[in-house]
Amino acid sequence: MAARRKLVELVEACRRHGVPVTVQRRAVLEVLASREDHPTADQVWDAVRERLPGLSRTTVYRVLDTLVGLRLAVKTCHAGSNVRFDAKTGRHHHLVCVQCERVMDLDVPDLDALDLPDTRASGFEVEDYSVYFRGRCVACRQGRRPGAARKARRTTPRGQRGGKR
Amino acid sequence: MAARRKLVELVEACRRHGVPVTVQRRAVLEVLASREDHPTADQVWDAVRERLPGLSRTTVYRVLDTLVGLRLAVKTCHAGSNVRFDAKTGRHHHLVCVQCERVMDLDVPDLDALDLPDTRASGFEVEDYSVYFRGRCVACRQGRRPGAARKARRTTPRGQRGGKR
DNA sequence: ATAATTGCAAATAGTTTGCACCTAC
DNA sequence: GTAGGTGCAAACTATTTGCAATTAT
Repeated sequence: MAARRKLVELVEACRRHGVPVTVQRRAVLEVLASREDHPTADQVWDAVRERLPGLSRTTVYRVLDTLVGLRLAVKTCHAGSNVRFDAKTGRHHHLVCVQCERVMDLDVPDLDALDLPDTRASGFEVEDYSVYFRGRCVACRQGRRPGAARKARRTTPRGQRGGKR
Repeated sequence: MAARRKLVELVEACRRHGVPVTVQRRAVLEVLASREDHPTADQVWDAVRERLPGLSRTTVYRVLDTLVGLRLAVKTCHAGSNVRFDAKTGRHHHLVCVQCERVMDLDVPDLDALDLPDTRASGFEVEDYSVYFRGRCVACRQGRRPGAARKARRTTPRGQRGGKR
């Protein structure tokens, strides 16, 4: 299967970057190499533990982080939790900074009339689309922003959090 | 400003759908109409409270949910929390079901060589891109899946959660 | 031995739910 | 008076951090 090949690739890439391939990392790589869906960190954890029951969730998060840093995996966009909302319903596209994770709107009329793919076979009904360009924004390229993606700290103390049991 | 116009549109659309425009809903609509970025629910809450200090976070979440249901706003894709990972680094595209939020890979060779937009002015350096098609999958179109987007329930009890203070 | 990696516990962050109350038909 | 909307507290879920123990070089 192609997963085998993919795994070798990933392992070699790690070595090339001087990132030790520990048992834990190898297990995570195996899972990533074998899946076609887009698992969440937790789903990766679930899968990895089938082979390596002791592995901690934290480690999975950290390994995934490292892989993204090495560009061996990407964080895919997905309307899940921590969702962002957009009332701009006209067709438009986006620039996503892989470092600070900022998203900017982008109008490119040339991209507004792409042919819709033929998805009749799968039964999927396409309503709209948007092109996401991944890359690095000015601030990050010039090192004006801290190395890793940080969430903006909130200014207001959280007014209404759940209490203490 | 165009925000004024947008707001009127949103308010009218609510009326048309028989959704009462309460003070709270109006305040949320005002914020959405006036922003070009892609605020999280919490960011909307922060902004709304400047005009309506008493408004609860819960209500903001609910109003946003309603708006998405009416297609007056969309959940945008964004690599934030609850992120998904993909080790498939070759260029490929996606089908995103707006109802169950499932994401499927899609290979469309025709879309693999789009002209990159000229982003020199903004200093953004494009590395790669992916087209996201929004729509509804077979199961959801046939009502085989429950009305609202539900997260998959986890099977394993969470092994290592934070304790009780 | 020295630096990186891991596991645990707890902190932090985002979202949803149950229920009581309130309010506009 | 009844359905829908709202607020609160608490649950649930996702992610990160501090630190001590362990492991790879």
